[in-house]
Parts: sequence; structure tokens; C-alpha cells
Amino acid sequence: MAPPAPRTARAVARAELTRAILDSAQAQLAETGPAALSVRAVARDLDMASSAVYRYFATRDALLTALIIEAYDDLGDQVDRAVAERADDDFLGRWRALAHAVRDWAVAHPHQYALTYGSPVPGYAAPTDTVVPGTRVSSALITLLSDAEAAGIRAPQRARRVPAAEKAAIGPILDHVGRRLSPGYAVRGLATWATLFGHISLELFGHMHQGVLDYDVHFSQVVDQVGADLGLGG
Amino acid sequence: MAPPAPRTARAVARAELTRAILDSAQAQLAETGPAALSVRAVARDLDMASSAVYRYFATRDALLTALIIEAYDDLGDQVDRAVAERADDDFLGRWRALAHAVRDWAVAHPHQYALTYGSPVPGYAAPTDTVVPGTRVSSALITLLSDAEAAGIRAPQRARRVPAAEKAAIGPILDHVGRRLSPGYAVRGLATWATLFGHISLELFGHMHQGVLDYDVHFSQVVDQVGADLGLGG
DNA sequence: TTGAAGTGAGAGCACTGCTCTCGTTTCAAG
DNA sequence: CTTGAAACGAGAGCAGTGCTCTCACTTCAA
Repeated sequence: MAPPAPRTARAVARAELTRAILDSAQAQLAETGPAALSVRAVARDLDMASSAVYRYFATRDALLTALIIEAYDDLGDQVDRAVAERADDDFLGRWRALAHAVRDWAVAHPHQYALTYGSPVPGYAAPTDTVVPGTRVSSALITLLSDAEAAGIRAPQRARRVPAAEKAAIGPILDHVGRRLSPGYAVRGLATWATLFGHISLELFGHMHQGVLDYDVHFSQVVDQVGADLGLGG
Repeated sequence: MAPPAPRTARAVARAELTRAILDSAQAQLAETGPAALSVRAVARDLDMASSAVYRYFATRDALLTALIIEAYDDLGDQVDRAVAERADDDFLGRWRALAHAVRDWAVAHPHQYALTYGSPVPGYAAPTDTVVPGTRVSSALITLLSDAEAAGIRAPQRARRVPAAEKAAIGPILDHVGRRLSPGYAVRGLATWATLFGHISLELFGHMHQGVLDYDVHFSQVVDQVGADLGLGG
């Protein structure tokens, strides 16, 4: 995946400067948001001509896309690490760890969250480079639910009949875990995924300001509620 | 709320031109997204000097904020209308109507949706003018659930104990319906709200592209699943 | 050694949000 | 009806942006 270690002096310099540009852009992004991220400001920060930056990133959007990919990976790492700390068969613990890891990361990096899960700013359609790192969290969640079902866990609600059209509609999800996930539980999983990111988006984008006083407490409550609906315990 | 009908010729002209600016900006927004919305382009479209536009909107962000408010109201109207078509005691129908009205509007106006429920672009914190129209959908949902519970509807899952901290955290929500909503059902309602907007955001912002083939079918399924979890029937 | 490729700097283009000034028009108080 | 303040539109201009082009220079591999 990653290119081989740079050997020539030029390649080393290029790698270092690329990193420096990303770091400076990242700092700008975290401080003032994506609207304020300008390649000229990055150039000033690094004491170079703005035209030189274009040797490294063809366009401002390309630079932003690189930041988005790094954000996805940062979040993915954080989530994987948090989930791995729980015992494999502690499904409620794994779910809680996943959910809180996502929210903690989002609260700590609001601009990065807005860039990744808010409205994508570069060109409206996310570039294809971002799709792989972008699926790490949903992948972790689906895996978790697949494990849980394999261990005999079932949702306490009577299972709803899933029509054939829906089974086809979510086919890629089912394939992703080798069909080791019942369609009904998969639907629940997708709804859970929506609840998780929906809650965080509503919170971070200010929509809960009118109705909820303590986001930490309320989020925990929702996470446990969803966990119970999934039959994970609690 | 609204200012009295304009009487003088100047006031009439001002109202008309304000409207024309909003319409032109709206068209630009719908076509190419918020990043491309420029006051100079609006001025060109209306054959006036760009500086003249500033007599009507002090800043580009003010113009954008006006569009956001209009979007909230447009969505609110659509939702209210859809819900009103169902019988008062058809709670499942009312929930379905609400959910599909929100999504239909979002799919038809993706840029407006991104502006309202995606990452807010003007300055990161939404201006206070937008909070009232911004709560119309959540208000409609809470009212719906309050009505349902008053009619004897209960979630089929055994009610989870809601700790005092959570009751305090969601106090404003409970107050909004005069405490005619049990804390447990309110938590479920807030989770439902998050599921609804989470699903739409994930869909519109491209996060479901990898896993779901037919968004219409899947959304219906999730809506019905959530409706069942709320005990509304189905 | 040589020649192509990579690199940095500077000037410049077209565009943006926004401000200031300067005449003109509207409107209401006297 | 007069008059003076407020509102208004147009134009020039400033500072900033993304991005391109050209020109010198350095690196590197054949």
C-alpha cells in the first residue's frame, strides 16, 4: 500500500515537506475550520512560495482530501483500540467502547468530524480515495454485531419479517460478513449506525442546544438504550 | 413577528428586491452548492452593483443565514402538511409521514439539507435566528410521541430505568410537552430523532454507498423498525 | 557527462468579500 | 410646500484567494 521507503535525498525532502504541509494545514483546520484553510496561509507558515505548495498538492481540494483521509484513519485507529480493550465476548462493552470512542473523537476534533461526517465540502461527492478509510467504523460495528449474533445474541423484540427487496438492498452489508448476519439484525445494525452518527451530528452541529443540557449523560443513556434493543445486555 | 405590510414605494421596492436577491441566491445554492454562492454573482444576475446588495444583506453569511431560515421553514411546512394528512390517532401513519417527509425534502434539496443539518458553514456556530425554525421537526416528533403515550401506547421493550441525571439532562424536552411524556419514552424519542437524521445524513453524504443499494427500500424498513420499537404498531 | 525531470520563486490573472465615496432619490417633519 | 435627513445605487478600490506560467536552479539516472 504505502510506497517504499524513500532513498534519494530528493525523495526524503519531498516526504518531509509533504508531511510539513499536512501538519500546517491540519493545524489551520483544527483552529479555524475548513473555510479558513488556504494554501497561501500554509505556504506563509512554511516560509515558501504558494506556487511551490502546488508541487505537492495539485489543488486545495486535494490537500483537504488528504486531511480527510487522515481524519478517517485517526478515528478508525481510536475506535479499533478502544474496542480491542474489551473481552471478545463482552458485546455490550464492545458496543459501548465503540460508540464512546467515536463521540469522544468527534468532540475532540469537531472540524475533522464536520469534514468527514458533515457535509463534504470538496465538490459535494467525496473522492473515491476516501471510501476505504471511511468505512472502518461501520465495518467495526457490523463485525461486532455479527460476532454477537454468532454467540447466540438476539434482539429482544420479536424479529420483523424482512422483505426480499430489503435483503437485496442491503446485500453488500450481508456479503461483507460472509452472510453470517441475519437480515433482521443487519437492519437493526444499520439503524444503530445511523443513531450513533445522527446523535453526534445533531449534538455537534448545535441542534440539541434547545433540548438537552448534559450531552455526556444523554449520550450514555442512548447508547445503553440501543445496546439493550440489540439484546447486548444492560 | 413579520413586519407590517410595507406602505411607502421605497418599502415596497425594498421588499421586492430583498425577495429577488433571496431567489437568485437560492437558485445558485440549489445549483452549485453553498461554496459557489457569491454576492457578486447574485448582483450580476440581478444587473446591479455588488455593493448595492450589501444594502440588503450586511454580509455573505447573513444572506446564507436567511437562506438557512427559509430552508428550515420549507422543511417544517412540508412535514407539518404531511403529518396533518393522517388521522390523529394513526400514530404509525403520522410517524411514517413525518419521517418520509423529512427524507423526501432532503433528497429533493440536498444542498439545503447540507446547510441545515450538515456542518453549518457560517462561522461554525449557527446564528441564534435559526434556532426557532430549526426546532420545528423535532417539535413535531416530540408532540407526536407525547400524543401516542397519552393514548396509551408504550414501547414493547421493558422500560429502562432512567437515572435522575438523565431526567435533568433532558429537562427542556420534557418541559416542552408540559411533562406529558415519560422520561423513558422521551429518551427513545430522542434516539429516534437521531436515527432519522443520521440515516439521511449518512445517505446523502455518501456513507452508505458501499453497503446499501436501494435507499428508498432500506429507509422504509428502518422507519418501520423504529416505529415498531416505539410501539406504534406494524 | 549530460540531459531530462523535479523543484522553488515570482509575477500575474481572474475572482472573491467588503468598504468608501459620491451623486441621486425618497420620505417625513416643519 | 419646503427642506433636510435617511436610504439608495454605482463605481473605484483594497486585501485576500486559487491557480497558472515562466524562469532559474538542483538533483538524479542513464
